[in-house]
Amino acid sequence: MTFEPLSRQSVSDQVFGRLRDAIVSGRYPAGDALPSERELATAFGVNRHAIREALRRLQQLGLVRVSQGGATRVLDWRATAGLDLAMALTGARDVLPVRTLIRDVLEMRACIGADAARLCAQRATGQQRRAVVEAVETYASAAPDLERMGAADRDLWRRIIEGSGNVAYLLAYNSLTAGDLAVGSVPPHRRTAELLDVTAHRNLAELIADGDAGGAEAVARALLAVPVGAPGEIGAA
Amino acid sequence: MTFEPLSRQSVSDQVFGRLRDAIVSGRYPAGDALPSERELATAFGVNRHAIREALRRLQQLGLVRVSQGGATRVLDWRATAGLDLAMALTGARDVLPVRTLIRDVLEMRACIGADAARLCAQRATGQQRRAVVEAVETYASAAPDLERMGAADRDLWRRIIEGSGNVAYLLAYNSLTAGDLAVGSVPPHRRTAELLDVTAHRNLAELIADGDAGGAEAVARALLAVPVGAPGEIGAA
DNA sequence: GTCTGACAACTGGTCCAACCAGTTGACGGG
DNA sequence: CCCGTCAACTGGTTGGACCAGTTGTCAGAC
Repeated sequence: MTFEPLSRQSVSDQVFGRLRDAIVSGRYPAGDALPSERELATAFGVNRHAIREALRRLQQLGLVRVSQGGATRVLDWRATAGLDLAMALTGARDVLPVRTLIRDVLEMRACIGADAARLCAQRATGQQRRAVVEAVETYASAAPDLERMGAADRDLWRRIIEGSGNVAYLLAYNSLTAGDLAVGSVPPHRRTAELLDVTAHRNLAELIADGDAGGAEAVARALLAVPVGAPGEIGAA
Repeated sequence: MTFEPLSRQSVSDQVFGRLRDAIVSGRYPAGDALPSERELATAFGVNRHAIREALRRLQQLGLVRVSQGGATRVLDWRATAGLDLAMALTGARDVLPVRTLIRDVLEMRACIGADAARLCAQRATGQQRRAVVEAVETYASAAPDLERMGAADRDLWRRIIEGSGNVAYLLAYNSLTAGDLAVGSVPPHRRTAELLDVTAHRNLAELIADGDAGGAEAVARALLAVPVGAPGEIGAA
């Protein structure tokens, strides 16, 4: 029997989570003023400093604008928040179906993955190409253990993106794979077909190693294509 | 004579900026322990709470991991930071050429823009299509004022992305357009050619309005293509 | 009456000082 | 040599005080 390390949320973490969900779900409409720090402190039953730390993080995410003297106002996250918010967007079930969100993330992954494969074939160093080939072997040898294959697959794509030399793609990939979304709540049948296609993965690695940009892009695009109308539903979680 | 509102950085803002730049530029190597909050407080000559607020934001960005009892450790931002960091990456001039970074951002914009145009033509509502057509007219009528055209262009692309119905694209677009990068420090000659192509923009809007996904994607891809080997250099800023 | 300035009552920003809680490593007894 | 204890760190939380900027009110000057 193994235990996972239980998460100890600090007070300000909890405040942050609650306010974040309240904002993205629209319970605090954009433009409205948040209660004052002192009010929030008494409302949550915590010290004002904890509230402040939470508000700083919300500001960092682009959810609120705080201004000395004036009130802290809620921003329209669709206009001001960055991609890092994506991994926290599951808290907006009411206003944004999780299923659509997963489709969006998969679409973006496909878009970036294909272009990264192209660029990787085009301008990766010899060492980076070897790393890709190596990763695809690790991936293939993990079959048929789905969990290990998934981990190896993530590692493979990370190497491809590193080979593309595009830092923006790398950071976006981090945003997409972090959090609950891509990792936890993607229904298996939206991923397993792709995950099990060892031949295509090997093919992709070979094209990258050979420097065939067009071919690598085409294979990657086909591999990552988002199935239309998949009946995937998110579980009770 | 008009004055811009002068920026008043709070103490914790400054601490945040300094530590962020120190980390992304590698002065605090990944894996190393940051000085304790109390040490940082005396070093910066500020109160510990200011340090804590800055550290919270760094944690939010994925640059450090703080753990009670243990030290606050620097993370490898290439592995843990999200796209929101991109707009702050100009502080890493020494380790990451700004020119490459701009190329990366433009590449990602092209990749997402083309796919968003495709999806917009495919599944935008009638109202969203009209908004795109309307925006392209505003853009065209702004010629030849480059500044106004730029603003109208950003608005046009925002509408296209909204029409695509992909929230991830929308957030990524926010990440890319926020901050100093895409707006301020892109050398004009890497953008003006695209910006002045009124015909192509009109064409794009028309294809979207007609629901021609393939055509819209092709036009968008051509329009946003990143010129290879452009001799653009960043100014002294 | 209208404008203007002072002022009071907010807002967030900063600081101090203390204590709680968890981690780490050294040190001494087994 | 091993292992538990404990002191000396680390971050987490609290209370209270005061500074700084914003906002709206309200009396006085025009």
